[in-house]
Amino acid sequence: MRSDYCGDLGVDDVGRKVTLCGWVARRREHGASLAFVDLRDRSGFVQCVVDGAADLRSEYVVRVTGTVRLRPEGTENPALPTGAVEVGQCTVEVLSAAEPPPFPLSEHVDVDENQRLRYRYLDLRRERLQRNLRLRAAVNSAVRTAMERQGFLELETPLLIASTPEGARDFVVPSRLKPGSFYALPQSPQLFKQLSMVGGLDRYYQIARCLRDEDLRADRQFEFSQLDVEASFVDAVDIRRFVTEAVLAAAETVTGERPSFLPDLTWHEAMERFGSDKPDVRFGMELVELTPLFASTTFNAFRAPCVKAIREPQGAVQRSRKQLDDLVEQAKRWGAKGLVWMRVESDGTVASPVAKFLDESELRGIVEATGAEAGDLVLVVADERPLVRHVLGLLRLNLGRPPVNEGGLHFLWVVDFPLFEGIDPETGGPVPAHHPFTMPHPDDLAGLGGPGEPVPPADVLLGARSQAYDLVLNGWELGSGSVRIHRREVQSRIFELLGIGAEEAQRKFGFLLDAFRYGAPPHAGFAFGIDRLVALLAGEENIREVIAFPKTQSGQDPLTNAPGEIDERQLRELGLRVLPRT
RNA sequence: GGUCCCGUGGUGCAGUUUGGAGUGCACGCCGGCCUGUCAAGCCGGAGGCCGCGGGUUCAAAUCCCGUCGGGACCGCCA
Repeated sequence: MRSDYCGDLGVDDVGRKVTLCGWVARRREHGASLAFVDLRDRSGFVQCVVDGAADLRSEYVVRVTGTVRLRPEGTENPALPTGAVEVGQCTVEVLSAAEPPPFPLSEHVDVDENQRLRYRYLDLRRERLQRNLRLRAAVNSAVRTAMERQGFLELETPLLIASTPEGARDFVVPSRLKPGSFYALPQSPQLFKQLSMVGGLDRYYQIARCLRDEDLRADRQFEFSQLDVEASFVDAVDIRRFVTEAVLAAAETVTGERPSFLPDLTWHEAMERFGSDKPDVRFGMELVELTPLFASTTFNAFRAPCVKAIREPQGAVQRSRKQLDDLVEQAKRWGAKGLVWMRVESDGTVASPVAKFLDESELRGIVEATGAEAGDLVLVVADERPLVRHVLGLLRLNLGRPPVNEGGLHFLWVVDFPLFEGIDPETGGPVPAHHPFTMPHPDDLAGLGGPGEPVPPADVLLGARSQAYDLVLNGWELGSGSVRIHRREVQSRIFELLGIGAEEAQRKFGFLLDAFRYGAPPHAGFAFGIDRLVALLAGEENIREVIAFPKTQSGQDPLTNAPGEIDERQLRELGLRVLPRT
């Protein structure tokens, strides 16, 4: 039906008779005897010259047969890859007429996203999605090749699985053959990939679809794809090397060069310097420690377990009093008791609503510690340490974060995550920071004690590190992984500390624990989000731009109108009844 | 669960602060002209429940309340 793709034609094809198929992207008619038609297919555009009248409208699907020729001198279009040539003496066959599209398909117009999703099949014709989806396919291919080169075996794992209570909210699927019972869709293939290690597959990978019923964001959809990896007889360093190789291979196919990784950051250092476990290191404005400076201050608001500040260069010049007040309100919404702003004046003095409560050495100390100069804005938060980091970390991003496509690619590993992220106020037991199969850091293992021993004090528990690690790119968490526990006494102790009794452990994870009785190799793994990686490589702020058919923030699909009701018969078959809306 | 922004011919916007006739811009669409254009050009034309509902007012796109839809974020996402 077709001899060539439009965008592939060039001066080498001059003189060839070609047959092209595609959509009428633009047409420029010059009376009844000459018309230019830009024909579009997946590869791009080429100009077709039609002598004589032709009733060709936007987005008509046509087949064009003609001869490739050089454009007359002076009429070349350098903006078009095929702009040196054109297809002349065209005969045009209309394969399919088209109504005018509901929005322009040219790149020059930003279209409301709801419209784009309602007519996604038209949006897909546009250059942006064509480019992004091609890029995505290239990334998938590069990742697969990299993993296979490193000896990994692709394995498919089930979509209909048993629900496990921890973690994100499950999507569930009712069982017809066993009414009243439900499958869950996988939040990740976690348990299966560990089972595959017990099964001796040694090195497993999969580009796996994962589903989590949690609120959507710019970087989160219900369903997403991740490169899922697990390997036996390896340590954390090995795993990070495997994954590093995969993301560098992906970046290289897109940018043509392999970006360098930044040095590893410990979780603690990331939190202290950036107020985030996924630091965006493309800009400064790091958190500055002020706690010692106010150890014996008379200013009550700064008599806190932690006082930290960030400095925005020239922030005081750019921001009005109202904007500063808005920052204070925002900080409060994020949970801070307050936010103190300070302006460094041209004479070096500090202007602030609280300046009168601070003495000379304290003010000078803030300026010195932050390195503030005239025109700079300093924002101080005093509170419990986790809250201070959190609020200043968010403020830092809000004030200083560059657009996603600026500043290059800054990959880094965050290591030494805490084993527990807090103490549950109700049970008094620790809350796991990762899943309960995460191996503690070897240096902290002894401090946790063994099965049956007393529970260590809270500071020992909260100080314990795990062998968990995150991959971060430009402030986005690409993924995380860990060394898994393969020793039964360690696993028993962790369950014990988490308040999971033997019976409960057996009920929730029995099949994995059983498997571990029969010879579990030491193993470790990782998973990173393909959607996020592709978005960042494509320079997109939003993963919907790299997904062919995404959902809106409220989880709807305006194209298919999912989710929808199902009919009574289906419900009955499944043994379900829908409760009236409250 | 919460905070904030947006909703005006098919598309993208201005108008909303300070209420006064659906007033405007660009693109698209329809018709005409046009033999080297390329986001073609020129002339003419059609096209509006200002998301929806209620309220205030002599009068509402504009003010108030509610609701629906979209987006950003906090919580949530082991």
